[in-house]
Amino acid sequence: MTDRLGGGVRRKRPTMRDVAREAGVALRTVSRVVNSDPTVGAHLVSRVQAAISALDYAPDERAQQLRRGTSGTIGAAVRNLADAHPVLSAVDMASRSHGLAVLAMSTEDDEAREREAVMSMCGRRVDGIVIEPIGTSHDYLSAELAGGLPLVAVDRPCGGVEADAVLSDNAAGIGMAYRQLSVHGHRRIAYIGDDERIFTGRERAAAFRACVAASGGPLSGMVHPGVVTSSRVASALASVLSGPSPATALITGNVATTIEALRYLGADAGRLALVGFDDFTLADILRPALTVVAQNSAEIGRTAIDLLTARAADPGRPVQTVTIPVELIARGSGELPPPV
Amino acid sequence: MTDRLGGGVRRKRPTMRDVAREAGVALRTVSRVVNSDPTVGAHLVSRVQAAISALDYAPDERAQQLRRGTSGTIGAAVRNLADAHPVLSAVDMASRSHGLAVLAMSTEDDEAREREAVMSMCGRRVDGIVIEPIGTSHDYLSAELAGGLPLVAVDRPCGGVEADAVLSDNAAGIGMAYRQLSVHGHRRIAYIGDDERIFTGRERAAAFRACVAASGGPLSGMVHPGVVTSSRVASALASVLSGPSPATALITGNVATTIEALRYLGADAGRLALVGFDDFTLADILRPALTVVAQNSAEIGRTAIDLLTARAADPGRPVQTVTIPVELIARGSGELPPPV
DNA sequence: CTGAAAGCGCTAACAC
DNA sequence: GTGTTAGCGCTTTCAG
Repeated sequence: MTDRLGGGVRRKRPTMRDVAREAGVALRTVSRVVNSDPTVGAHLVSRVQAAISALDYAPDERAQQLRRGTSGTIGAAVRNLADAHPVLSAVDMASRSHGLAVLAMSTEDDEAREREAVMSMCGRRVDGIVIEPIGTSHDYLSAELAGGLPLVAVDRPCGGVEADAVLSDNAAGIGMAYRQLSVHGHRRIAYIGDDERIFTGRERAAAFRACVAASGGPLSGMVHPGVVTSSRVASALASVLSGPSPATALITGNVATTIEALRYLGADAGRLALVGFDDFTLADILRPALTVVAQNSAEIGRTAIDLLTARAADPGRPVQTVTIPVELIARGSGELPPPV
Repeated sequence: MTDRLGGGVRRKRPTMRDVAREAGVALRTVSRVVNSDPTVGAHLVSRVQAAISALDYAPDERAQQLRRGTSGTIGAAVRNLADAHPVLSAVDMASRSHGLAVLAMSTEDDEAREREAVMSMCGRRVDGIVIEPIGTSHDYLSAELAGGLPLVAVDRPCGGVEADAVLSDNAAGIGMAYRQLSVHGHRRIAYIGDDERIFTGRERAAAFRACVAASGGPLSGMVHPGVVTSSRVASALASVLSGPSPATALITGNVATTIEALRYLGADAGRLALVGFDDFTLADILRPALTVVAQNSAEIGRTAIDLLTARAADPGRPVQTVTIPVELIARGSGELPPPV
């Protein structure tokens, strides 16, 4: 049901022509004043400005863009607009400092929606796109990329096309989490995280396996990548905590998993050492407060805009993947000792 | 530093003309095909479509909009893009079902930024604006409103201009919270919330005072509206909990206050009955789990879009304020008994 | 320093 | 059914 707005009568907006007529000058002069061209006589400037405010004139950016050939806008296709989204916020800020507006659209974690959103951005001729990729194949963008559209992926790389990317140092993060737990005496450490079909799920699970291998700890039954649902996390956790030699510590691979794990553990949360990948607002008021590997979202967003502007300035530059360091924030849950 | 993108050479995009030439038809025919006008011969349709995909043509929406006179976009000016924003999400969804795109911009809780964002939306000739007002005066919009711009405020009303609004039932929510605590035996109930200069802060504090008055409870020293900072909430809480007859229960007026209160209480959180205004993602995994008055953000967003479309269809309709019911979600913290 | 004319990419009246 | 012609609101050569 596409019922574009505008059924009712809406007083016509004043156009530049109207202003010109009102001020008794040529169209071109109004344009100059609007764009603060210094080569206009002070006298005319004030007359035009008077006309502008008398008519409440505001230039139509679409027409400006059309004529100028640039939109002054970058698109941000993110997983959703509802959850905390520090990267989007950082992108927004960084863009503003470049004089660019941000057109944010959500992909709802859906491949088709992502494509739709991105295509709509292209239709609006955005000057660049920041994408948090969902789909595994992004070759629907290859034409745009070949045409020089600056595109940068955040959090995960795009699939099937060459594009700049800004990623967190997943391996280092898992390493920090593992080391923290080891240092506090844990030998039997488990991991529950995203499906390995997802880039970050794959990277983090692999890093975890590498840590276990390097430390000579037990691996069997300790790694549980998979879809993040309440029931899947619950059963993984149940399996990890049962048997003759249960895990004494857990690493969760993303916020959703962390939360599901906490939900499952309930009042027993204080009896299992826990380090979560990715920080979230209330992690510090949980009891025990949650130790996390925090991604530097602000830096990710800033870097994304840097890459975007760099590519816009030089479309031929080599494609680049930037890895942003993560940080361990010890708050208590990761420093719990193993039971004696 | 306004350095609009586009420094580098970017291959010119194909235009409708190019498609027409490629397909050997007139411009108008391509336009018809693009807009799926049924009056085009099947033969030509396929020829045009072949040309379109051969050239990777995508219509320029700005030009379409300019010509059509409508943008197919609504603006959403919200406090920020970082925090959870279910209203924005709902606006997004509801808009999509009307075939409208959403241009989301953050106001960063700043009056000047709000104005900037809204003006930029007007410059883009959005078909309507959903705003979470920050400033107290919105008469910079009066010209747009007079011109028929559909505008709807969410969460709080606009100041100084007549505009539709969608608000939560603050008074009822405070009433629910108060009643829940009363029912569980509390007589000395305190309130800490937003500054009364803020609309919701004012409404909720007033409702609280009315509840106390109606129930004949003690009022003096129990109401603490003010700016929500860590220190202000801490000192309010300290004052409320000290003295000969301290409060045994607390109502917090917004999420930020709730969280600061929990931070201050720390391990003692289980000893003070607490009901927070507004739900948040992790309220259920706290211990005790948090009893809240939940606003129906999804309904707020949907209603906002309904009002927007209604006004677009009939600019002369009377201005309307819709109040959305809230709901008490009992999770434990609000059902704690007073100490004996 | 200012103004007339062309045209950005597209759609909407009209002819054919 | 299809092509021609205007023009949306603006910027921008290029003359005055």
